[in-house]
Amino acid sequence: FNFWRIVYSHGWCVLLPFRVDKDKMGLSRVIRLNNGTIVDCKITSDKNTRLNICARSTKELSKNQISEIKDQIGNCLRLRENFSDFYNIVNTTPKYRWISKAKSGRLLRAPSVFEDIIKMICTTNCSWALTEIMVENLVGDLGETFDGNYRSFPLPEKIAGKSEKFLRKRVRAGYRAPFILEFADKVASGKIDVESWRSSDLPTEELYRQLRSIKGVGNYAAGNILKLLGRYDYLGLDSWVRSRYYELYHNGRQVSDKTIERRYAQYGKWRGLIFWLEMTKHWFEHKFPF
DNA sequence: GCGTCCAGGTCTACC
DNA sequence: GGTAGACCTGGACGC
Repeated sequence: FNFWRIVYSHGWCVLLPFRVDKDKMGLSRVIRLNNGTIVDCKITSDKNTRLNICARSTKELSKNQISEIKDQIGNCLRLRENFSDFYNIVNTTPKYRWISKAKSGRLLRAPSVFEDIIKMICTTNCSWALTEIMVENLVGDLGETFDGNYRSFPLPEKIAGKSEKFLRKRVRAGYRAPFILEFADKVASGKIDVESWRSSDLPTEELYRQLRSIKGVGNYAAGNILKLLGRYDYLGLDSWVRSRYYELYHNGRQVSDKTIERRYAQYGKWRGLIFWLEMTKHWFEHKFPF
C-alpha cells in the first residue's frame, strides 16, 4: 500500500473525526472501542509503506484493546483487501499502469458503514463546504470525547434520539434531516444491519437495491457507498466527476451518462475504481481540492 | 447589500 | 419508465 494515496483517495480525510496533520505527516481520528473506551489515534508512515499508530486514552489500554485499535485502523485503510487482481487488470492497459506503480486503489473509509452512509447523504446536493459543516456539527454536538477536545462519530442511537428540528437547524442538514433521522433509527433499532454489508456474500446488485431503499440514498450515493464496501461495479456519477470527465475526454463538452459508462464497461467489476482513480489522478500531481 | 444561481442529488407525483 | 418540481444551505457572482 501507499499511505498517502489512501489518505487522499477522496475527501473523507478532512471530514471529522478524521483530521490530516500535514506538517507532522499524519492522519488522526477519535475512535470508539467496543467497550465504549474513546481513543484518539494518530497514524504516521515511514516511507509510505509502514505504519505507526499512536493512541491516547485516559486509561491504560489492554492487549485486546490495542488489537482492536489495529483492526479498526486497518479496516479504515483497507489493508486486508487484496488488489492483485485489480493490478493485473490495470497493467494490461498502458495508460493505467501508473495505478499499480503508485499502489493506488484503497479508498479511505470510516470504521463503520453507518458513518460512511450518513456522510455520503451529507454530500448530496450541496457544496463540499456545507458537507464539512454538517459533519462537523454532528460530531461536535453528538460525538463522545475523553479530553473535551476531539470527538468520535456519533452512534446511531445518539442521532436517532435527536429531533428533526435539531438536525435541520443545529446540524444544518436541511431537508436531509428526516432521511438521516429515519436511517439512524432503523440502524439503532436493529431493523437493518448495515455493518454486515462489508463482509456480505450478496451480489452487488442486491446490495445496491438495499442501499437505494434508504431514503436520501440515490444513484450517486449508492454507487459511492458500494465502493467503500469493496464493490466497484457502479460509477457513482455526480456533477463534479461528470465535469471532470467532460474536461478529460470531450474538451469540456457534455455527453450522456451512458457514454461515460460505455467507456468503462470493459473493466467489469473494477470499472468504478478505475474511473475514480483516473478522474482524481491530477490531485496528486497538482493540488487537492479539500 | 441584495438577488440569483448552483453545488460531489433525491423524492414524489404525475403522465 | 420517464420527467417536472420541490427541497435546505452557504458561497460565489453580478449588479
